[in-house]
Amino acid sequence: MNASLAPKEGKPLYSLLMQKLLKKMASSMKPDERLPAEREISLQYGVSRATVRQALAALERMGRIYRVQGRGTFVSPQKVHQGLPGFYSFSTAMKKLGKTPLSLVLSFSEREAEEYLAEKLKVHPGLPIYQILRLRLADNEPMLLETSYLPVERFPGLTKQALEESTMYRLFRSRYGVEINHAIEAFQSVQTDARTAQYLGMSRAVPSLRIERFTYERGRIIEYTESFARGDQFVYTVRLEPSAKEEFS
Amino acid sequence: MNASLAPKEGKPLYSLLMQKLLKKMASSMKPDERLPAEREISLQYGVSRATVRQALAALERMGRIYRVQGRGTFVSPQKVHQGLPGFYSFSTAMKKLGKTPLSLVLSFSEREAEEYLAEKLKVHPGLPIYQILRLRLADNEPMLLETSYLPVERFPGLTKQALEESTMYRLFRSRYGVEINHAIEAFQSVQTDARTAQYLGMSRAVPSLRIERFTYERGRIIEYTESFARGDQFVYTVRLEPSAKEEFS
DNA sequence: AGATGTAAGTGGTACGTACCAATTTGGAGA
DNA sequence: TCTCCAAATTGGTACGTACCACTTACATCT
Repeated sequence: MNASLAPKEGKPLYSLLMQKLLKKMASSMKPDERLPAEREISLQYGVSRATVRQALAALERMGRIYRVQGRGTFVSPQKVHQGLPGFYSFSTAMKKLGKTPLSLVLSFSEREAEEYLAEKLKVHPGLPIYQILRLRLADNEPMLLETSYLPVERFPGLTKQALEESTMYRLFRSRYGVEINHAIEAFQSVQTDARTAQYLGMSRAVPSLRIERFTYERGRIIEYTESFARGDQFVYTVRLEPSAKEEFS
Repeated sequence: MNASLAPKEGKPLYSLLMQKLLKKMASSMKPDERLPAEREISLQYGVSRATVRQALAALERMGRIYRVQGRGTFVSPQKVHQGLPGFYSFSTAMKKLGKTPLSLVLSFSEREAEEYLAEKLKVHPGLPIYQILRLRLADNEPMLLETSYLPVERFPGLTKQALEESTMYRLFRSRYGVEINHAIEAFQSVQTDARTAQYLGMSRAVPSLRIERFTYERGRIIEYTESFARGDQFVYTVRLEPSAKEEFS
C-alpha cells in the first residue's frame, strides 16, 4: 500500500508519518493489533527507519502504541483515558465532555510581586506582575475560580480584552511565541473559603480542590496559577510517564 | 577533558553519558549555563552525535536541561521541583522530605471482580483480584489510606508477607518483571468518611484528597489504587509534559 | 511425540553523513 | 556610529549501515 507521504511542507517528515499512522490505527486497526515492523513501515512509506522510530517514539509517549522488543509494535487499548492532554486546558477538557466552556475575566490588574509571590514565581520581589482573576464555567455552571500571575516583562501589552477574546494558552502561543517546556501541578484538599463559596455558588460544607500550577518555559516560570474547584463536581486527571530517572536508583 | 566513557557494561552508552553529564552539571555548572555543543560533546566523550542527542533528549524530558535551536543546550534552573519522580512513590517521596516512611498491610485478600471493579480495571467481571488495604505513615504519623486492586493472573503467588518486606513497586520490578508504561491519576476533594477519619486519626471536618491511580503495562491496567489522604497535611505534586499531540490542533 | 537448538524476525543501540533552520557574530557598507 | 548582510555556530531532521537483545517459529534430533 505504498502510501508515499504527502508533500505537505512546513511539517517534518516524522510528524506527517505520525498522522498517517494515527489515521490508519483509528480507521482499520483494533486494540493490541500489531503494526507493521519498523523496517516494513520504512519501505511502505519510503522513509528511513530512523524517521519511523522517531514517529513511533512520539506515538509511544502519547500512549497510542506500545512496543515489545522481539515481538513488535502494538495499538494501545483503553480508549477511555486516551487523548488526555499533556497539559490541562479547561476549554478543551470541557469540549471533550460535550460542555460549553466559558471564561469570565473578573479582574485584571498589574502589581509588584511581594515576597510571597516572588517566591512562587522565583523572581525578585518588586517585579511587575499581572494578576488575573477568572471564573470558568461549563454550560453556565461555575466550576473553577482561577487566579493567575504572569511576569509583565514576558507578556508586554497584555490586556483584559485580549484575554476575553481568546484563551490564555492560545494567546501565549500566537502572540508571545511561548514554547512551554513542562508544568508542575500541586493538589490539595481544603475547606472552602467564603469567597470561593460565593463565586462557585456552593456551600462551605463542600470541600474544594486547590490546584497550583507552575508553567515553565526554558527552565523559567512564566505562569503561576492558583485555582479552586468545587469538590463535588470536579475530578482532575493527569497522565504520568516514568522519567528516565528510574534507571539511576 | 577527554573523559572516555567507563567500560561499565550492561547499560547502554547513552545512559552512561547521561550519568556523566548529570554529574558534571551538579558539580561544576550553574543554572542557565551552556553545555558544550552536541558536536563538541561527541568529540569529548568519543561517541557519535546521535548518541549524544539520545542522552540529551532524555535529560530534556527529565527537565534537567533545555535546548534552543541556534543557541545551545542549557542547565535548567529551579532546583525546587527538580527530581520529582515521574511516578508517585510514597516511600521515595517521604525519604526526600527527610521523613521515615512506613507501610502497614491492614488486610490482604483475594476476591472476584464485581462489576464496578471490573469496569475500573477493564477486565471481565469474575476475574480473580487481590485486594490490599494499606496504611502509609511518615514518622509514625498516618498520612494515606490505600486500597489497591491487582489481577491475580499478573502477580501469581503474591503474599501479604512479601508486601510487608518490600515495597509494591520494587516487587513489581524484581519479582514480576513489570515494565510500567504510564499511569493515569485522578484527584478529587471529598468529605472525609468515617473509616478514613478513624484510620488517619483526623476529624471528619477536615476534607480528604481522593486519589485514583491506574497503572498501565503494555496498554493494559495492572493496578488500580484508590487512596485517601488527609487534606491538612498532604499536597500532591505532579509534573506534566506537553504531549506531542499539540502538533495536531 | 517431545525436547532442543537454530534461524528468522523484531525492536534497541550505535555509528556515520548530509543538509536545514534558527541564532549569534562580526565585518562591510552607508 | 549605525545598519545590514554574510558567515559561523548550534540544534533539528533525514538518510544509510551495522550489530545486539529478545522473541517466535520451525526444523532437527532423541
